[in-house]
Amino acid sequence: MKNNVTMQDIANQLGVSKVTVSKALNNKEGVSDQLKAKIKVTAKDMGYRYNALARALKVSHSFNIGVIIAERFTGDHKSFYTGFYQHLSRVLDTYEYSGILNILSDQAEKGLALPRIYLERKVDGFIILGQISKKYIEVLQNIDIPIIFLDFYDDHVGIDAVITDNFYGAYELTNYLISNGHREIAYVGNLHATSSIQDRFLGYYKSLLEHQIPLNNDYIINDRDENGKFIDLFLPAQIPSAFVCNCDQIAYNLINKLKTSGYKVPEDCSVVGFDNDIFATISEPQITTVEVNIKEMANTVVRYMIEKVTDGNKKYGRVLIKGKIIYRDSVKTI
Amino acid sequence: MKNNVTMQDIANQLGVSKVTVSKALNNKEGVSDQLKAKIKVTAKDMGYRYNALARALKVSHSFNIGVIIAERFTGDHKSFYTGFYQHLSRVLDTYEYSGILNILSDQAEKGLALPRIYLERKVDGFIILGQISKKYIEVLQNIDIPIIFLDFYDDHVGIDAVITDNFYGAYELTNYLISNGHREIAYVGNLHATSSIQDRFLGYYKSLLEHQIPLNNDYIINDRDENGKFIDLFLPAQIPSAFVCNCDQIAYNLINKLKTSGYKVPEDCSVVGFDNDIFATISEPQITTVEVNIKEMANTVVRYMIEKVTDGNKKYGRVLIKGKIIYRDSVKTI
DNA sequence: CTGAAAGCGCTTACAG
DNA sequence: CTGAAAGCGCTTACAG
Repeated sequence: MKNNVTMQDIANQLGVSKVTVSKALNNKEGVSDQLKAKIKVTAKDMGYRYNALARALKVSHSFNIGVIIAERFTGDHKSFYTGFYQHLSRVLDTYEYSGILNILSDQAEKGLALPRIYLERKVDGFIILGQISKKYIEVLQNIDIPIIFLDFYDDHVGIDAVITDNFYGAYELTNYLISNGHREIAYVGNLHATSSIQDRFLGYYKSLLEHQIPLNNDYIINDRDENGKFIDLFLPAQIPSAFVCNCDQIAYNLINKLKTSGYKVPEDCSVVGFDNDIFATISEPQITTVEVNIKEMANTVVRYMIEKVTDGNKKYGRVLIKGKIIYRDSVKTI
Repeated sequence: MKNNVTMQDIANQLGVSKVTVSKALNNKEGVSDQLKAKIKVTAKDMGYRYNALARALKVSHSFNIGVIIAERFTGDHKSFYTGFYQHLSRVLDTYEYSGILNILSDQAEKGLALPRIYLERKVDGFIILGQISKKYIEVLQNIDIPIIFLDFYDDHVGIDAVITDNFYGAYELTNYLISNGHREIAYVGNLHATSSIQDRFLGYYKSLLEHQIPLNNDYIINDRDENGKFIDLFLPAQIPSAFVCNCDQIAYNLINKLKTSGYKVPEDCSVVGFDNDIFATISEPQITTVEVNIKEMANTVVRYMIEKVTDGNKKYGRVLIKGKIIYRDSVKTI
């Protein structure tokens, strides 16, 4: 059942002009309430569907936002970002925008190829979800639609970014351990792998500083190689009473390692994670961790993006969204 | 740096008509190779970006496909479908289409509200990823763009569907157990919960029939209530030598249950799952399972959708995509 | 409060 | 091989 009712058809039906129909359907002023109501009823009766494409062409706005995720974050078992995307999609919808997901292939990232949806003017802006290469960022700086980084940031550019407050989250979590009597506290993570891991480390370190606990180099435990591949965890000769892990998956791995090495968690040592992902709940014991506030991040980044689409000069800088500690069973008071 | 170069601008620059520019840029015939090349170079030099919106309006095709996922499948730890979506997005891109994700809220599903992207003609078709209510399906049957079901099907309607061959996968897996000497084999799953669980059960049953093994009602173990919520598994008085589970998560739960009940896996009983999701690999031992061929399903459904957009009369019916057994450590030969 | 005119940037016949 | 004309379905000034 093909249906190509246009505003003109409604106008003909009612003996008015399509301008009036347009105004009525868009709730603009300049049409009497009575006529407006009549037009809306007729539109419904005739099975009219608004043509967003025509408006888009006229106002040169697609009402679509592209979301770029690097391919390497999208493996079947690494769905954090694809899960994140669903929130973006939903929030965009409340603004009457649509999201278009663009998986950036390794090849396109290396070859600095711009997304087709940009080259075809299908989107009004880009949200970059997760770290991409510096070179690619430089290319993106020169496009003529707004971009915002989500869940990462980059030093040498003035691009707006919405990120988790990794620093504060790890700081709070470490404070919590200390308030539970811990003073021998290790940090697990490769300090040079990502800005998240680094910032979480610094939050941990700030807490130590505030409590006059010296930083012990033996208590900084590497968890991955340069490519981000997890390595076997190396336990220090003297086991600390608590471990701050840079993410739940590593906390999960660490707990298993501790168990097979004869330690009980949390009786012998406490462990905390970060992210509140599935690894925090499948672990035995379940892990005390920081929940990233994905919803708030999605709300914020979309709101900013729409503002920037409307006014290209808006600037937000680095915006931090606080997480929330989820207390579970992996910490013991001593 | 605003940039609004149009075909007309290129035409003016070169002293030709925009029709010729359009033909050249779209690689249509009717332009000499020489002129075509010159036009392409000029377009690039001038920083021209094609305006897909203008074409869309002209040809009344948005070159977007909507993907509908019911909200209940999109919790933060239930990301199978959002992970699936990324494949759809990628395949659509190879056809120069874009995907627009539509999370169908419980409210919209109950209220039978059509997606905004449909009412605004922003999409040329819908892929429905995962079961939605019968009522909503009935509403969708009356819209004037093609729809295809993905990963589920529905009896009373003639809508095309691309689904995993659940029946055959469970059949093969059960055959594998029997070839390893098992004859006391249980099935774990609520037979009335979803068509997937039911079809997997029937595949299991067919294997038993072929091998003249009687179906034992004590060996059909319920795993969830009417709302799909997992319940505590009830082990039969006499423990079978093998369990066919309707999904990896249940296999994972079962293995833990067996362990705490004093049974060793696979020494005392073998366990197989379905899906090859994260639960198959975090389990100890890792679980032999069937991997759903997401890529092939994505390729197929997108190919069909594009065909249907072009020719509304195309029909495909129920198309089964075979999975693949992943052999791991949860089965013992006896 | 209502509407005639122009135009967004393409593509599609059709004519030469 | 090249191009003039018409039109996709809206919205935006502007005039009455």
